[in-house]
Amino acid sequence: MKLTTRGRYAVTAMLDLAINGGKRPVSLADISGRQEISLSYLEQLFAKLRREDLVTSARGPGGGYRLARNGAEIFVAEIIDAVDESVDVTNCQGKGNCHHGETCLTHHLWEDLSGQIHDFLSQISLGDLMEGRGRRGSAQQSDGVLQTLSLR
Amino acid sequence: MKLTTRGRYAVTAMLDLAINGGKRPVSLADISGRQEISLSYLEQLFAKLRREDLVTSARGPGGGYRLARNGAEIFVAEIIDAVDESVDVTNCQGKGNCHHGETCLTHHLWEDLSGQIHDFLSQISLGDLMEGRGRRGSAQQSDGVLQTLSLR
DNA sequence: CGTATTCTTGACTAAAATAGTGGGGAATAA
DNA sequence: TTATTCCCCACTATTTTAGTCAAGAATACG
Repeated sequence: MKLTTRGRYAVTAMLDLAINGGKRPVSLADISGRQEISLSYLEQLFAKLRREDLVTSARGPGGGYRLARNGAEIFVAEIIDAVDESVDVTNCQGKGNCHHGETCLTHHLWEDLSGQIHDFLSQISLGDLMEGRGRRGSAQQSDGVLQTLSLR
Repeated sequence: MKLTTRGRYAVTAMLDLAINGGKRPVSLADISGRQEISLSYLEQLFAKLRREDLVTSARGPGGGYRLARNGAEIFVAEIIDAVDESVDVTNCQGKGNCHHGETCLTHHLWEDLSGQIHDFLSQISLGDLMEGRGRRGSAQQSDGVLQTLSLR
């Protein structure tokens, strides 16, 4: 798992799909317009989301994408995993400089942290995000302390 | 706060300093040798660490860097904040496309997550990392599930 | 004093990842 | 048949990260 803005895009797009997708599928052009994400970039993301069976597609006029499951059963961690497929192996492993002990120590730290993040994001579904809408009110007030943090 | 490999480097280097720095300061050349991080890159990192008063420096032969405080009082989050000074403002704020509601929703998610990560890393000191040394045994066995996660 | 060592600083380059473009094609509803 | 939409591939641009280089200042030590 990796956390980048790509993952943010994917979650935003999926949430858009959850909100705006009723009976009819939602076209990427619509999402692109609403979320201001480039269409071709969305296409790349949705190709991955489809491969992971998070969405289904329908071609032709009136076509587009639907969630493959109920929003309550699609978790943020899955979405991020789908688009950010990381083949990364930790530095330590690759270089084999663990024999000092130090490097592995920090690795343990990152592993713990990664686990926490994954757990956190595995508990939050698109459904949760939809319900939570408005919980914070509108944009203006959201520039508190948390805003100073930015995750990539 | 941002999580990149740069932060990993910084934490690793600081941990090296905590472990190998007794009475005498530790030179960057030493750290570079042990941790296989380029000397000039370390110089850049330590310039920032010094600005944030996490380390003190001594020039000349036998010089180098020391922790500015006891390792038990230096927390991982501080180190990462020092080197990854993020001026980032979230997409939403900058572009003002929050009026749909959706964008801000995901922001809330990222903010929560960022808070959790920050809390987690604010609780772990260099001292903790030192004590934890060996907790996991040597490198070979650390390729379990957690290894599949990689944080940037 | 002189010299090697080490930090200090700034500008520059290289490599990688991210974000975005463009074009050709296939399916399909109307 | 045609417009719409997904599908897929290769390419480019931008940004970030990582690393290099060079000149200089402080200082311990002989």
